[in-house]
Amino acid sequence: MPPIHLFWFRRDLRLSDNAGLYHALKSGLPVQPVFIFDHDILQHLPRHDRRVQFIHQALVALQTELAQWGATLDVRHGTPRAVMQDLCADYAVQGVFANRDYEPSAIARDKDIYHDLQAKGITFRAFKDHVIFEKNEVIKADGTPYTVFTPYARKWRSALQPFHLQAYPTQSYAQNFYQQAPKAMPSLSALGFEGAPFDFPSIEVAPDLIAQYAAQRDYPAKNGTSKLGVHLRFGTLSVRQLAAQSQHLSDIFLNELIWRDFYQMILWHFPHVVDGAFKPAYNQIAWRNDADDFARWCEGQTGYPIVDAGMRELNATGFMHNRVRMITASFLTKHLLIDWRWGERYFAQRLLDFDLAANNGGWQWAAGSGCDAAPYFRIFNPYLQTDKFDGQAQYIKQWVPEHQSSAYPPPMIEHAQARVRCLAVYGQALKGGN
DNA sequence: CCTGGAGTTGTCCTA
DNA sequence: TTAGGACAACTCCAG
Repeated sequence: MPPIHLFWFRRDLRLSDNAGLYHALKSGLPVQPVFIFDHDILQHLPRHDRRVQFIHQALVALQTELAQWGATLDVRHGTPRAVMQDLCADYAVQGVFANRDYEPSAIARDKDIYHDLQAKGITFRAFKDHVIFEKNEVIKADGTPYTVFTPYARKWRSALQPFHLQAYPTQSYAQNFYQQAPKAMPSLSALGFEGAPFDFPSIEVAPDLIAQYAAQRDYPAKNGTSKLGVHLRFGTLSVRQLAAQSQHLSDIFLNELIWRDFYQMILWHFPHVVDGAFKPAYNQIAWRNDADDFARWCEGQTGYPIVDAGMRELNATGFMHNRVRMITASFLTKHLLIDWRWGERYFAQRLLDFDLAANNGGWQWAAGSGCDAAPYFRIFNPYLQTDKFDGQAQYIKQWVPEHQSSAYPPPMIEHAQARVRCLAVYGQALKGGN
């Protein structure tokens, strides 16, 4: 068994322009790529989870690509620490390469792995790949992290150099993969999942869409957004490549990628946002947390067509248009006075493109509790939002065709009344300042 | 240290 | 009909 390096795929499921993989292939030793289906995560997911299906599909594609180089992906199922021990027994592992993951649970996992490997004299090296700027790369002059987006984005743009977006020429070193016969990959059902054929969002995005993004993105009936979230989430698409592609086409589109870096950076510096408000005063809000109200919101039966359309789109497709994400989130937190964490959890279960940092940031923005969030008195009026962004009710008709019939429920709470109630409850919690 | 301008995506009321 | 200010101040950030 020759000495090798492992490359551990996580949320970077591509061969091209992959930072950690590039460094592994240049390391001088043959590189064996591996993937671990994390038992601790999988066991909490429903049998039909489309994200597992997406990952599985991406791995099959990787397997096919690797076969062209006489290599194979070694896919395992178990807890990462145990699997890593197995891998070290099965191969003469000298080092492990990966790309960094900034979620607290992933940081803890990697720390354990690092120590396990170190005890065996094996190195563990992780690289920046998931974002353009990480950790402390974009900070204020005094060395502290930004908590307001606009000045962060200004600094981000001024710091950006061409090399930040340059692709890692991974494929030029593909001959350095460890050569071995193809290994069988566990099927979806062997992993405890099932998946009907499903059209995942395309990885191809038309330059025209990006150029038109600012003008089109707010109208949920239009195909004005890229739907690339899932590809960025699992790394089937390189964020560097997308940023390079879009930077001269649309400032607004690039801004969305900067938001992505921003929330990753916030999560890294302020991990308390996972469980609580970024602004502590917002932990004092007396949420009503009515379980029946919550169920109606989840099912898309609130009697507000735009809200129900969004929830039904989410339930049916694993996607919800961004404008509608804001409307449904505002409705849950402010009209129904349900804890943003409930909504965050529901989105986390349903969204194909779910990403902890972005989902948490978005929900805290909507609830008003986050950094640089919507002021609490800014309460979306679902009817006005409909007039502005779905004036012909095209989106509503698609998802709530019965919205004008007697089969459709009346609004579960009147807007003006909910608004007054929200202002009172928030005002009570925030009285006396932050 | 002080100062002034600004802050993702809104809504409502009044004149 | 429509434009403009109130909503609540507070904190962030750069010069």
